[in-house]
Amino acid sequence: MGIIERKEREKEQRRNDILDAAEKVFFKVGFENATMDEVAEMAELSKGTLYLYFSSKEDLYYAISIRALQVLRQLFEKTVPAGAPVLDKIIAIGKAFVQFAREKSDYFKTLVYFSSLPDCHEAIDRYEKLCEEKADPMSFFIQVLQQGIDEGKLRSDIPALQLAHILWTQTTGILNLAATKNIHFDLKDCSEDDLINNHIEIIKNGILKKG
Amino acid sequence: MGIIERKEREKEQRRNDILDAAEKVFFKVGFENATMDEVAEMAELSKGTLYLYFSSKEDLYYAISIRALQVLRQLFEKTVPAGAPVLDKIIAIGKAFVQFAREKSDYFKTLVYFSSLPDCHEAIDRYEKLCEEKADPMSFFIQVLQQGIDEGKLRSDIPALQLAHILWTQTTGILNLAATKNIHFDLKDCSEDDLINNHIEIIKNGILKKG
DNA sequence: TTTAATATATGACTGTTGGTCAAATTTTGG
DNA sequence: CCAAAATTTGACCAACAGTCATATATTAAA
Repeated sequence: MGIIERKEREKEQRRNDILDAAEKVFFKVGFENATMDEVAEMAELSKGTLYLYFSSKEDLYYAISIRALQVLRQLFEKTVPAGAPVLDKIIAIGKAFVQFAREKSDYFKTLVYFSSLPDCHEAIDRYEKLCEEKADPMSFFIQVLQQGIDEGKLRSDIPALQLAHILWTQTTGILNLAATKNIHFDLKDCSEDDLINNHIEIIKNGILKKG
Repeated sequence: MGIIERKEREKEQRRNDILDAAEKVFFKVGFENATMDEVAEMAELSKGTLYLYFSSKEDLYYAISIRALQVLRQLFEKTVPAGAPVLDKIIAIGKAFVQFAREKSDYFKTLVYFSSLPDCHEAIDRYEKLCEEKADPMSFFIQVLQQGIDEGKLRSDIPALQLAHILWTQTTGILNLAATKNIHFDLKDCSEDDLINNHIEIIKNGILKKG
Protein backbone atom coordinates (compact mmCIF):
# COMPACT_ATOMS: atom_id res chain seq x y z
CA MET A 1 0.00 0.00 0.00
CA GLY A 2 2.61 2.52 -1.11
CA ILE A 3 0.02 4.45 -3.06
CA ILE A 4 -0.15 7.32 -0.66
CA GLU A 5 3.61 7.62 -0.69
CA ARG A 6 3.68 7.51 -4.46
CA LYS A 7 1.03 10.20 -4.65
CA GLU A 8 3.03 12.26 -2.27
CA ARG A 9 6.08 11.89 -4.48
CA GLU A 10 4.09 12.74 -7.60
CA LYS A 11 2.74 15.85 -5.97
CA GLU A 12 6.21 16.98 -5.02
CA GLN A 13 7.30 16.21 -8.56
CA ARG A 14 4.51 18.32 -10.03
CA ARG A 15 5.39 21.10 -7.69
CA ASN A 16 8.97 20.98 -8.87
CA ASP A 17 7.93 20.89 -12.51
CA ILE A 18 5.88 24.02 -11.96
CA LEU A 19 8.81 25.67 -10.21
CA ASP A 20 11.12 24.72 -13.08
CA ALA A 21 8.72 26.33 -15.52
CA ALA A 22 8.27 29.40 -13.36
CA GLU A 23 12.01 29.85 -13.06
CA LYS A 24 12.45 29.69 -16.80
CA VAL A 25 9.76 32.27 -17.38
CA PHE A 26 10.62 34.58 -14.49
CA PHE A 27 14.34 34.57 -15.21
CA LYS A 28 13.72 35.20 -18.88
CA VAL A 29 11.28 38.09 -18.81
CA GLY A 30 11.42 39.14 -15.16
CA PHE A 31 8.91 38.50 -12.42
CA GLU A 32 6.80 41.56 -13.07
CA ASN A 33 6.47 40.96 -16.79
CA ALA A 34 5.81 37.25 -16.49
CA THR A 35 2.23 36.05 -16.58
CA MET A 36 0.75 33.02 -14.95
CA ASP A 37 -0.53 31.91 -18.35
CA GLU A 38 3.02 31.81 -19.63
CA VAL A 39 4.12 29.75 -16.66
CA ALA A 40 1.19 27.40 -17.19
CA GLU A 41 2.05 26.97 -20.85
CA MET A 42 5.71 26.37 -20.04
CA ALA A 43 4.70 23.76 -17.47
CA GLU A 44 2.22 22.23 -19.93
CA LEU A 45 -0.53 22.58 -17.39
CA SER A 46 -3.61 24.70 -17.09
CA LYS A 47 -3.48 27.86 -15.07
CA GLY A 48 -5.96 26.48 -12.57
CA THR A 49 -3.56 23.69 -11.71
CA LEU A 50 -0.85 26.16 -10.75
CA TYR A 51 -3.15 27.49 -8.08
CA LEU A 52 -3.60 24.01 -6.65
CA TYR A 53 0.10 23.99 -5.86
CA PHE A 54 0.79 27.65 -5.17
CA SER A 55 -1.58 30.15 -3.66
CA SER A 56 -0.41 33.12 -5.73
CA LYS A 57 2.19 34.41 -8.13
CA GLU A 58 4.14 35.77 -5.16
CA ASP A 59 4.02 32.36 -3.56
CA LEU A 60 5.73 30.97 -6.64
CA TYR A 61 8.40 33.62 -6.30
CA TYR A 62 8.95 32.83 -2.65
CA ALA A 63 9.30 29.16 -3.47
CA ILE A 64 12.01 30.01 -5.96
CA SER A 65 13.73 32.05 -3.26
CA ILE A 66 13.78 28.98 -1.05
CA ARG A 67 15.38 27.07 -3.88
CA ALA A 68 18.00 29.78 -4.17
CA LEU A 69 18.78 29.42 -0.47
CA GLN A 70 19.11 25.67 -0.86
CA VAL A 71 21.43 26.03 -3.83
CA LEU A 72 23.62 28.44 -1.92
CA ARG A 73 23.70 26.20 1.07
CA GLN A 74 24.72 23.23 -1.06
CA LEU A 75 27.48 25.31 -2.58
CA PHE A 76 28.75 26.04 0.91
CA GLU A 77 28.67 22.38 1.83
CA LYS A 78 30.50 21.43 -1.33
CA THR A 79 33.08 24.20 -1.27
CA VAL A 80 33.95 24.61 2.38
CA PRO A 81 36.15 21.77 3.65
CA ALA A 82 34.85 20.59 7.00
CA GLY A 83 38.23 19.93 8.54
CA ALA A 84 40.04 23.04 7.39
CA PRO A 85 41.27 25.81 9.72
CA VAL A 86 38.40 28.11 10.58
CA LEU A 87 39.83 31.18 8.89
CA ASP A 88 40.20 29.23 5.67
CA LYS A 89 36.61 28.17 6.02
CA ILE A 90 35.51 31.76 6.31
CA ILE A 91 37.46 32.69 3.22
CA ALA A 92 35.95 29.72 1.40
CA ILE A 93 32.46 30.88 2.34
CA GLY A 94 33.21 34.33 1.00
CA LYS A 95 34.51 32.90 -2.25
CA ALA A 96 31.51 30.64 -2.59
CA PHE A 97 29.20 33.60 -2.10
CA VAL A 98 31.00 35.51 -4.82
CA GLN A 99 30.80 32.51 -7.10
CA PHE A 100 27.10 32.18 -6.37
CA ALA A 101 26.45 35.81 -7.24
CA ARG A 102 28.28 35.35 -10.52
CA GLU A 103 27.31 31.92 -11.74
CA LYS A 104 23.83 31.76 -10.31
CA SER A 105 23.08 35.40 -10.78
CA ASP A 106 19.37 34.80 -11.31
CA TYR A 107 19.14 33.07 -7.97
CA PHE A 108 21.25 35.77 -6.40
CA LYS A 109 19.02 38.54 -7.71
CA THR A 110 16.03 36.59 -6.51
CA LEU A 111 17.47 36.58 -3.01
CA VAL A 112 18.36 40.27 -3.09
CA TYR A 113 14.87 41.20 -4.13
CA PHE A 114 13.44 38.71 -1.66
CA SER A 115 15.18 40.28 1.30
CA SER A 116 14.37 43.84 0.24
CA LEU A 117 10.71 42.98 0.44
CA PRO A 118 8.80 43.83 3.59
CA ASP A 119 6.82 41.05 5.24
CA CYS A 120 7.66 38.15 3.03
CA HIS A 121 9.50 35.76 5.31
CA GLU A 122 6.53 35.05 7.44
CA ALA A 123 3.80 33.04 5.84
CA ILE A 124 6.35 30.76 4.24
CA ASP A 125 6.33 27.53 6.10
CA ARG A 126 9.18 26.16 4.05
CA TYR A 127 11.42 29.07 4.93
CA GLU A 128 10.80 28.67 8.62
CA LYS A 129 11.31 24.95 8.29
CA LEU A 130 14.63 25.56 6.53
CA CYS A 131 15.77 27.84 9.34
CA GLU A 132 14.60 25.56 12.12
CA GLU A 133 16.49 22.67 10.57
CA LYS A 134 19.54 24.92 10.25
CA ALA A 135 19.54 24.02 6.57
CA ASP A 136 19.79 27.61 5.36
CA PRO A 137 23.10 29.14 4.33
CA MET A 138 23.04 31.68 7.16
CA SER A 139 23.01 28.95 9.81
CA PHE A 140 26.05 27.40 8.18
CA PHE A 141 27.83 30.73 8.30
CA ILE A 142 26.90 31.32 11.93
CA GLN A 143 28.27 27.95 12.94
CA VAL A 144 31.62 28.64 11.31
CA LEU A 145 31.84 32.08 12.90
CA GLN A 146 31.02 30.59 16.27
CA GLN A 147 33.82 28.12 15.79
CA GLY A 148 36.14 31.02 14.97
CA ILE A 149 35.15 32.82 18.13
CA ASP A 150 35.49 29.70 20.25
CA GLU A 151 38.96 29.04 18.89
CA GLY A 152 39.97 32.61 19.65
CA LYS A 153 40.58 33.52 16.05
CA LEU A 154 37.75 36.02 15.79
CA ARG A 155 36.87 38.89 18.08
CA SER A 156 34.60 37.69 20.82
CA ASP A 157 32.75 40.87 21.78
CA ILE A 158 30.20 40.55 18.98
CA PRO A 159 27.93 37.48 19.10
CA ALA A 160 28.28 35.14 16.14
CA LEU A 161 24.65 35.66 15.22
CA GLN A 162 25.03 39.40 14.88
CA LEU A 163 28.40 39.15 13.23
CA ALA A 164 26.93 36.79 10.66
CA HIS A 165 24.01 39.05 9.84
CA ILE A 166 26.23 42.11 9.61
CA LEU A 167 28.77 40.50 7.31
CA TRP A 168 26.02 38.88 5.31
CA THR A 169 24.12 42.06 4.53
CA GLN A 170 27.31 43.99 3.93
CA THR A 171 28.52 41.41 1.46
CA THR A 172 25.18 40.99 -0.24
CA GLY A 173 25.08 44.73 -0.74
CA ILE A 174 28.54 44.77 -2.29
CA LEU A 175 27.86 41.84 -4.58
CA ASN A 176 24.66 43.46 -5.71
CA LEU A 177 26.54 46.69 -6.27
CA ALA A 178 29.14 44.84 -8.29
CA ALA A 179 26.45 43.11 -10.31
CA THR A 180 24.62 46.33 -11.06
CA LYS A 181 27.59 48.66 -11.16
CA ASN A 182 26.97 49.43 -14.78
CA ILE A 183 23.94 51.34 -13.61
CA HIS A 184 26.10 53.67 -11.54
CA PHE A 185 27.81 55.20 -14.49
CA ASP A 186 30.56 56.61 -12.31
CA LEU A 187 31.57 53.09 -11.33
CA LYS A 188 31.73 51.71 -14.83
CA ASP A 189 35.50 51.69 -15.03
CA CYS A 190 36.40 49.84 -11.87
CA SER A 191 36.29 46.07 -11.83
CA GLU A 192 33.98 43.94 -9.78
CA ASP A 193 37.00 42.29 -8.23
CA ASP A 194 38.32 45.63 -7.06
CA LEU A 195 35.08 46.35 -5.29
CA ILE A 196 34.92 42.97 -3.66
CA ASN A 197 38.57 42.88 -2.63
CA ASN A 198 38.42 46.36 -1.18
CA HIS A 199 35.32 45.39 0.72
CA ILE A 200 37.15 42.43 2.22
CA GLU A 201 40.15 44.61 2.91
CA ILE A 202 38.00 47.00 4.92
CA ILE A 203 36.25 44.46 7.11
CA LYS A 204 39.11 41.98 7.48
CA ASN A 205 40.79 43.58 10.46
CA GLY A 206 37.44 44.39 11.95
CA ILE A 207 36.57 40.79 12.61
CA LEU A 208 39.92 39.26 13.55
CA LYS A 209 41.03 38.91 17.12
CA LYS A 210 43.39 41.74 17.96
CA GLY A 211 47.15 41.14 18.17
CA MET B 1 5.20 88.48 -20.41
CA GLY B 2 5.85 86.31 -17.36
CA ILE B 3 3.03 84.05 -18.43
CA ILE B 4 5.25 81.25 -19.62
CA GLU B 5 7.19 81.35 -16.39
CA ARG B 6 4.02 81.30 -14.36
CA LYS B 7 2.70 78.35 -16.34
CA GLU B 8 6.00 76.61 -15.77
CA ARG B 9 5.64 77.19 -12.04
CA GLU B 10 2.06 75.98 -12.03
CA LYS B 11 3.04 72.83 -13.84
CA GLU B 12 5.77 72.13 -11.34
CA GLN B 13 3.26 72.81 -8.57
CA ARG B 14 0.79 70.34 -10.05
CA ARG B 15 3.53 67.81 -10.37
CA ASN B 16 4.36 68.25 -6.72
CA ASP B 17 0.73 68.01 -5.68
CA ILE B 18 0.46 64.73 -7.50
CA LEU B 19 3.63 63.50 -5.85
CA ASP B 20 2.31 64.50 -2.43
CA ALA B 21 -0.83 62.51 -3.08
CA ALA B 22 1.10 59.55 -4.43
CA GLU B 23 3.35 59.52 -1.39
CA LYS B 24 0.39 59.50 0.95
CA VAL B 25 -1.22 56.61 -0.86
CA PHE B 26 1.93 54.58 -1.53
CA PHE B 27 3.23 54.96 2.01
CA LYS B 28 -0.11 54.05 3.46
CA VAL B 29 -1.02 50.91 1.54
CA GLY B 30 2.24 50.11 -0.22
CA PHE B 31 3.20 50.63 -3.82
CA GLU B 32 1.87 47.32 -5.07
CA ASN B 33 -1.50 47.66 -3.42
CA ALA B 34 -2.00 51.29 -4.35
CA THR B 35 -4.08 52.09 -7.41
CA MET B 36 -3.80 55.05 -9.72
CA ASP B 37 -7.46 55.80 -9.07
CA GLU B 38 -6.70 56.21 -5.40
CA VAL B 39 -3.82 58.54 -6.16
CA ALA B 40 -6.07 60.53 -8.49
CA GLU B 41 -8.74 60.83 -5.86
CA MET B 42 -6.21 61.88 -3.23
CA ALA B 43 -4.85 64.51 -5.60
CA GLU B 44 -8.38 65.63 -6.48
CA LEU B 45 -7.63 65.12 -10.14
CA SER B 46 -8.76 62.69 -12.77
CA LYS B 47 -6.65 59.68 -13.55
CA GLY B 48 -5.97 60.94 -17.04
CA THR B 49 -4.29 64.01 -15.63
CA LEU B 50 -1.80 61.92 -13.71
CA TYR B 51 -0.62 60.52 -16.99
CA LEU B 52 0.00 64.01 -18.33
CA TYR B 53 2.60 64.47 -15.63
CA PHE B 54 3.94 60.94 -15.18
CA SER B 55 4.25 58.30 -17.81
CA SER B 56 3.42 55.37 -15.56
CA LYS B 57 2.88 54.21 -12.01
CA GLU B 58 6.56 53.25 -11.86
CA ASP B 59 7.49 56.72 -13.02
CA LEU B 60 5.64 58.10 -10.01
CA TYR B 61 7.58 55.78 -7.79
CA TYR B 62 10.88 56.85 -9.30
CA ALA B 63 9.98 60.49 -8.78
CA ILE B 64 9.37 59.78 -5.11
CA SER B 65 12.77 58.11 -4.97
CA ILE B 66 14.34 61.29 -6.28
CA ARG B 67 12.57 63.18 -3.53
CA ALA B 68 13.97 60.77 -1.00
CA LEU B 69 17.47 61.42 -2.31
CA GLN B 70 16.91 65.16 -2.02
CA VAL B 71 15.63 64.87 1.52
CA LEU B 72 18.64 62.82 2.53
CA ARG B 73 21.00 65.27 0.87
CA GLN B 74 19.38 68.18 2.69
CA LEU B 75 19.73 66.31 5.95
CA PHE B 76 23.44 65.94 5.25
CA GLU B 77 23.80 69.65 4.48
CA LYS B 78 21.95 70.58 7.64
CA THR B 79 23.62 68.11 9.96
CA VAL B 80 27.22 68.01 8.81
CA PRO B 81 29.15 71.12 9.88
CA ALA B 82 31.18 72.36 6.92
CA GLY B 83 34.18 73.47 8.96
CA ALA B 84 34.46 70.50 11.27
CA PRO B 85 37.37 68.04 11.27
CA VAL B 86 36.87 65.53 8.52
CA LEU B 87 36.51 62.50 10.79
CA ASP B 88 33.75 64.29 12.67
CA LYS B 89 32.08 64.97 9.37
CA ILE B 90 32.12 61.30 8.48
CA ILE B 91 30.64 60.41 11.82
CA ALA B 92 27.99 63.08 11.32
CA ILE B 93 27.10 61.63 7.93
CA GLY B 94 26.74 58.20 9.47
CA LYS B 95 24.50 59.55 12.20
CA ALA B 96 22.41 61.46 9.69
CA PHE B 97 21.96 58.31 7.66
CA VAL B 98 20.79 56.44 10.73
CA GLN B 99 18.42 59.27 11.57
CA PHE B 100 17.09 59.22 8.03
CA ALA B 101 16.42 55.51 8.14
CA ARG B 102 14.55 55.96 11.42
CA GLU B 103 12.64 59.18 11.04
CA LYS B 104 12.01 59.06 7.31
CA SER B 105 11.62 55.33 7.15
CA ASP B 106 9.19 55.51 4.25
CA TYR B 107 11.71 57.39 2.17
CA PHE B 108 14.42 55.04 3.30
CA LYS B 109 12.46 51.98 2.27
CA THR B 110 11.72 53.66 -1.01
CA LEU B 111 15.43 54.02 -1.66
CA VAL B 112 16.24 50.46 -0.62
CA TYR B 113 13.64 49.10 -2.98
CA PHE B 114 14.71 51.56 -5.66
CA SER B 115 18.30 50.40 -5.63
CA SER B 116 17.38 46.72 -5.55
CA LEU B 117 15.51 47.19 -8.80
CA PRO B 118 17.25 46.30 -12.04
CA ASP B 119 17.34 48.95 -14.76
CA CYS B 120 15.59 51.80 -13.04
CA HIS B 121 18.22 54.51 -12.83
CA GLU B 122 18.41 55.02 -16.52
CA ALA B 123 15.37 56.57 -18.07
CA ILE B 124 15.17 59.02 -15.23
CA ASP B 125 16.38 62.37 -16.42
CA ARG B 126 15.96 63.89 -13.02
CA TYR B 127 18.18 61.30 -11.40
CA GLU B 128 20.95 61.86 -13.89
CA LYS B 129 20.55 65.58 -13.51
CA LEU B 130 20.85 65.25 -9.74
CA CYS B 131 24.05 63.26 -10.10
CA GLU B 132 25.55 65.56 -12.68
CA GLU B 133 24.92 68.52 -10.46
CA LYS B 134 26.47 66.60 -7.56
CA ALA B 135 23.26 67.29 -5.68
CA ASP B 136 22.74 63.70 -4.61
CA PRO B 137 23.75 62.47 -1.16
CA MET B 138 26.38 60.12 -2.54
CA SER B 139 28.32 63.00 -4.11
CA PHE B 140 28.36 64.75 -0.78
CA PHE B 141 29.74 61.65 0.87
CA ILE B 142 32.40 61.17 -1.80
CA GLN B 143 33.61 64.73 -1.35
CA VAL B 144 34.04 64.31 2.39
CA LEU B 145 35.86 61.01 1.96
CA GLN B 146 38.14 62.60 -0.61
CA GLN B 147 38.91 65.32 1.89
CA GLY B 148 39.73 62.65 4.45
CA ILE B 149 42.10 60.94 2.05
CA ASP B 150 43.73 64.21 1.06
CA GLU B 151 44.30 65.12 4.67
CA GLY B 152 45.87 61.74 5.34
CA LYS B 153 43.22 60.69 7.81
CA LEU B 154 41.82 57.88 5.70
CA ARG B 155 43.61 55.10 3.91
CA SER B 156 44.62 56.21 0.46
CA ASP B 157 44.82 52.94 -1.41
CA ILE B 158 41.09 52.80 -2.13
CA PRO B 159 39.70 55.59 -4.29
CA ALA B 160 37.10 57.78 -2.59
CA LEU B 161 34.50 56.84 -5.15
CA GLN B 162 34.82 53.14 -4.44
CA LEU B 163 35.14 53.66 -0.73
CA ALA B 164 31.94 55.67 -0.78
CA HIS B 165 29.98 53.07 -2.67
CA ILE B 166 31.27 50.26 -0.50
CA LEU B 167 30.48 51.99 2.78
CA TRP B 168 27.16 53.18 1.39
CA THR B 169 25.88 49.77 0.39
CA GLN B 170 27.22 48.15 3.53
CA THR B 171 25.47 50.70 5.70
CA THR B 172 22.26 50.66 3.73
CA GLY B 173 22.20 46.90 4.14
CA ILE B 174 22.68 47.14 7.88
CA LEU B 175 20.06 49.83 8.34
CA ASN B 176 17.63 47.81 6.32
CA LEU B 177 18.46 44.78 8.40
CA ALA B 178 17.91 46.79 11.56
CA ALA B 179 14.62 48.10 10.24
CA THR B 180 13.36 44.64 9.30
CA LYS B 181 15.08 42.69 12.02
CA ASN B 182 11.76 41.64 13.45
CA ILE B 183 11.41 39.48 10.39
CA HIS B 184 14.51 37.52 11.26
CA PHE B 185 13.08 36.02 14.37
CA ASP B 186 16.48 35.03 15.62
CA LEU B 187 17.48 38.69 15.75
CA LYS B 188 14.46 39.87 17.67
CA ASP B 189 16.23 40.27 20.96
CA CYS B 190 19.19 42.41 19.93
CA SER B 191 18.77 46.13 19.59
CA GLU B 192 19.07 48.12 16.42
CA ASP B 193 21.76 50.18 18.06
CA ASP B 194 23.81 47.09 18.76
CA LEU B 195 23.70 46.11 15.13
CA ILE B 196 24.65 49.54 13.92
CA ASN B 197 27.39 50.08 16.48
CA ASN B 198 28.91 46.70 15.79
CA HIS B 199 28.81 47.43 12.11
CA ILE B 200 30.72 50.67 12.70
CA GLU B 201 33.11 48.85 15.00
CA ILE B 202 33.95 46.38 12.26
CA ILE B 203 34.61 48.83 9.46
CA LYS B 204 36.15 51.62 11.55
CA ASN B 205 39.71 50.39 11.52
CA GLY B 206 39.34 49.31 7.94
CA ILE B 207 39.04 52.84 6.65
CA LEU B 208 41.41 54.76 8.91
CA LYS B 209 44.98 55.44 7.95
CA LYS B 210 47.23 52.92 9.66
CA GLY B 211 49.31 53.94 12.68
C1' DT C 1 -15.73 91.94 -26.50
C1' DT C 2 -15.64 88.20 -29.49
C1' DT C 3 -13.37 84.47 -31.35
C1' DA C 4 -10.12 81.23 -32.90
C1' DA C 5 -6.31 78.60 -31.33
C1' DT C 6 -3.90 76.41 -27.90
C1' DA C 7 -3.27 74.15 -23.63
C1' DT C 8 -5.07 71.45 -20.07
C1' DA C 9 -8.25 68.22 -17.86
C1' DT C 10 -11.73 64.59 -17.88
C1' DG C 11 -13.70 59.93 -17.29
C1' DA C 12 -15.72 56.34 -19.98
C1' DC C 13 -13.50 52.75 -22.19
C1' DT C 14 -10.08 48.87 -23.33
C1' DG C 15 -6.82 45.18 -22.89
C1' DT C 16 -4.37 42.53 -19.82
C1' DT C 17 -3.89 39.56 -16.11
C1' DG C 18 -4.23 37.43 -11.34
C1' DG C 19 -7.24 34.52 -9.41
C1' DT C 20 -11.84 31.41 -9.16
C1' DC C 21 -14.86 27.54 -9.64
C1' DA C 22 -18.29 24.49 -11.64
C1' DA C 23 -17.71 20.93 -14.73
C1' DA C 24 -14.84 17.34 -16.82
C1' DT C 25 -11.42 13.88 -16.41
C1' DT C 26 -8.63 10.60 -14.13
C1' DT C 27 -7.58 7.56 -10.39
C1' DT C 28 -8.70 4.71 -6.59
C1' DG C 29 -10.90 1.11 -3.88
C1' DG C 30 -14.64 -2.00 -3.55
C1' DC D 1 -17.54 -2.57 -13.73
C1' DC D 2 -18.91 1.24 -10.92
C1' DA D 3 -19.21 4.83 -7.59
C1' DA D 4 -16.52 7.83 -4.76
C1' DA D 5 -12.53 10.59 -4.35
C1' DA D 6 -8.84 13.16 -6.23
C1' DT D 7 -7.08 15.88 -9.75
C1' DT D 8 -7.24 18.92 -13.76
C1' DT D 9 -9.31 22.08 -16.80
C1' DG D 10 -10.35 26.54 -19.09
C1' DA D 11 -14.12 29.69 -19.44
C1' DC D 12 -15.08 33.34 -16.62
C1' DC D 13 -14.71 37.45 -13.39
C1' DA D 14 -13.00 41.55 -11.13
C1' DA D 15 -9.43 44.76 -10.69
C1' DC D 16 -6.51 47.91 -12.60
C1' DA D 17 -2.89 50.35 -15.63
C1' DG D 18 -3.09 53.03 -19.32
C1' DT D 19 -5.66 55.53 -23.56
C1' DC D 20 -8.12 58.92 -26.09
C1' DA D 21 -12.02 61.39 -27.93
C1' DT D 22 -14.38 64.97 -25.83
C1' DA D 23 -14.91 68.91 -22.84
C1' DT D 24 -13.23 72.84 -20.43
C1' DA D 25 -10.20 76.60 -19.53
C1' DT D 26 -6.72 79.85 -21.00
C1' DT D 27 -4.39 82.72 -24.11
C1' DA D 28 -3.58 85.91 -28.00
C1' DA D 29 -5.37 88.07 -31.98
C1' DA D 30 -9.01 90.53 -34.37
